[in-house]
Amino acid sequence: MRLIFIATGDIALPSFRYLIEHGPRPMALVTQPDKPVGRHQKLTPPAIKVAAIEAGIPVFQPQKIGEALMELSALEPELLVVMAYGQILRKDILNLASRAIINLHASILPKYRGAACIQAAIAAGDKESGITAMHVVRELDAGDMILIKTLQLSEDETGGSLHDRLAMLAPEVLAEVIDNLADGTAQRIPQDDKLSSYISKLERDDGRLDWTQDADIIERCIRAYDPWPGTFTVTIDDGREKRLKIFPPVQVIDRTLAVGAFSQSADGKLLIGCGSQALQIEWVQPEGSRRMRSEDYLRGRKHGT
RNA sequence: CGCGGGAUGGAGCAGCCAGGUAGCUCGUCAGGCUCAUAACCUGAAGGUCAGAGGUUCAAAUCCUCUUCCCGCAA
Repeated sequence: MRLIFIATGDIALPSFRYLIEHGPRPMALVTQPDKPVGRHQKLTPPAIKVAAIEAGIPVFQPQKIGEALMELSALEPELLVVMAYGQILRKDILNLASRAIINLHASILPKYRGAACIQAAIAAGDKESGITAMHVVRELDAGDMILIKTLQLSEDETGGSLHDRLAMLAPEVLAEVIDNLADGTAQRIPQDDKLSSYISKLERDDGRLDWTQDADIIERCIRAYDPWPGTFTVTIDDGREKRLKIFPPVQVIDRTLAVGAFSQSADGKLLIGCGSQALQIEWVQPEGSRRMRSEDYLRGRKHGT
């Protein structure tokens, strides 16, 4: 099968590697251009690009995917596989492959269409998530579904752990879908738009915690947003606003405190009041400092306050 | 050179602006109290104040440079 892989995010890495090892070997990788990353704005390639180069697979990094249309077309692909690419595909790309263009999506569609689907499942308190393979249509993540594989979420699931587990699940889905497409047994299940929901991309500031919410909702949010975009609250030090990052795990405590108020547990840990109940926090990271235990954070803080 | 915060005994911090032999809350160790304790009391050890240079009678504190850590941004 003549296949082109279109992906940027790390979640696609195991699937890409699977194809390299077991075939059909991708003829090319289309990925986003290298971008400035980190504190020093160092230009960094996506990890999947590095994997492609190591495997000797040609890489295309168009600013907009339409710019690579001619080259991709010349490869005469039968199948395009898209996963976490990060760009909307133009309609002429949708028609590029002779057999199909499919997308692997990290949710049980039609729930959680869009970018932050992994975080959404945890934040909502869902018991399961999964990988959906579907045909790509113009409307985002709305195409007919081919196959879904699911997995159960654990009590301490984080965005990072679920991301990794779904990444490992994806090759199974991909392999089966490719087989089914090849022998004509692929299903085509329309999505019920009435059940669909759309989750937009997360920004760093989306990680600012709203303490008026109930403790269990905030707890899920802290897990869902770890490690990206992370969660934080704002404190006032020396009259300046400073971020205080908060990491999982956090524990819901049956205790009433003023919303957003800091307190201390019997063993010295940080407690913060929520809309209902409170959260006990183990790990924090003040702006400008490194990650530390909440007891340690409070110890030093007695000076200023 | 994108913007900004930071480096002080094992941990987290104060002291720096207005230079004058290092402090707080813990931890560690020893002893005491106690049926007992993560509790309480007493005492002790532990710091070239990131490094280098400069100013000064005197530098954690002022000036310059270097290294490392971190937040924003991407």
